[in-house]
Amino acid sequence: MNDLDRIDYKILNLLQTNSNLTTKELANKVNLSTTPVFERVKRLEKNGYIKKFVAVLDAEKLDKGLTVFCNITLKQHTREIGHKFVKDIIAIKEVTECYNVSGDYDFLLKVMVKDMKHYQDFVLNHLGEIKNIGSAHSTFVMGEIKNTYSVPI
Amino acid sequence: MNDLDRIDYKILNLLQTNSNLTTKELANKVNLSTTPVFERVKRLEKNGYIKKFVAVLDAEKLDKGLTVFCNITLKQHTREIGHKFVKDIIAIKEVTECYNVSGDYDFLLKVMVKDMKHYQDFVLNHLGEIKNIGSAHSTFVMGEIKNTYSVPI
DNA sequence: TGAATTAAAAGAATAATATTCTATGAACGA
DNA sequence: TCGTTCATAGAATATTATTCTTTTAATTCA
Repeated sequence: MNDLDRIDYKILNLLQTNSNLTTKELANKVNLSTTPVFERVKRLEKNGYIKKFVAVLDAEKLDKGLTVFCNITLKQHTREIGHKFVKDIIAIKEVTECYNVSGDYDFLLKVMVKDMKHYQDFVLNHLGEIKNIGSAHSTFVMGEIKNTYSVPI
Repeated sequence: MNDLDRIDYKILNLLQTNSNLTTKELANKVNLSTTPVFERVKRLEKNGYIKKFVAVLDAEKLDKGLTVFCNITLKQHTREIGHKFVKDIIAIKEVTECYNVSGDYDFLLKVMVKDMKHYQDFVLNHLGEIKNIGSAHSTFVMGEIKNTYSVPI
């Protein structure tokens, strides 16, 4: 399954920091010629180690400067209600991440909005519309200390 | 500040989903020729709307399949202790995100590790080494419902 | 309203890079 | 030792990025 060597890991680490590196630049950094590097990257994509390439945007500049972690419990835990909740959540643009979690709550949502007024709107008009939510507890991000956008390898 | 038109937003949305699109492909999707699209992307980078381009890796395949949200309080809240904590946290590879948050805890960490054994190791050998941690409360991710890797625009 | 000015876009030309192809050399097993 | 396999290097080609020039559209101001 995981048949990667040290060079593959180095390539992955470089690309998850900056995917604008050319094959030639990558090749220099791992001390190979362009061909093997090109083939390694293609193989890493094909085998699913690289899921996709994306642009990372500046949330602040795009008026989504407020991040809130929203902990949610469901009233009941039947399969139907769970599925319905998941379906509804996926449809809400402001929810950028959603996890089924252990502990006091059932789901943890990461929500990105412009400001507190918009978060209020999110809670009232989006969460409020979803049935079977038992409770919602919001944790507001005051400062971002670290955000790697990467997998620690 | 934010002087983007509808086409800029469309380009940003396309690129934060797939930055492998060529200028020509982007141009087709927004009904322009390659030149203005090329210039728009460069402008979006230059003005900071696009922070960087990265590869998104598959955590599971890279043996980092366990994600844990770790809530932390500090024993004291002096500036020195806070700075020291931040410095220590940034140095820990497994902590992929860290936020200063409101509520019962001071910091929220997203931690990515292989499995529970490695998380135990993280708590004992990494968190355990950091001074002035008052309490740590772990929330384990059992399932990923949604993960957009993008800003909702 | 209409000419002048500016900004944005199109199209063509060039430069750089990605991608493919062929050949070389090392590692391994018979 | 010989033949086989594999990864790499180097060269050739195809695509794409990037720049330059021209055209169009929009805006401003008389």
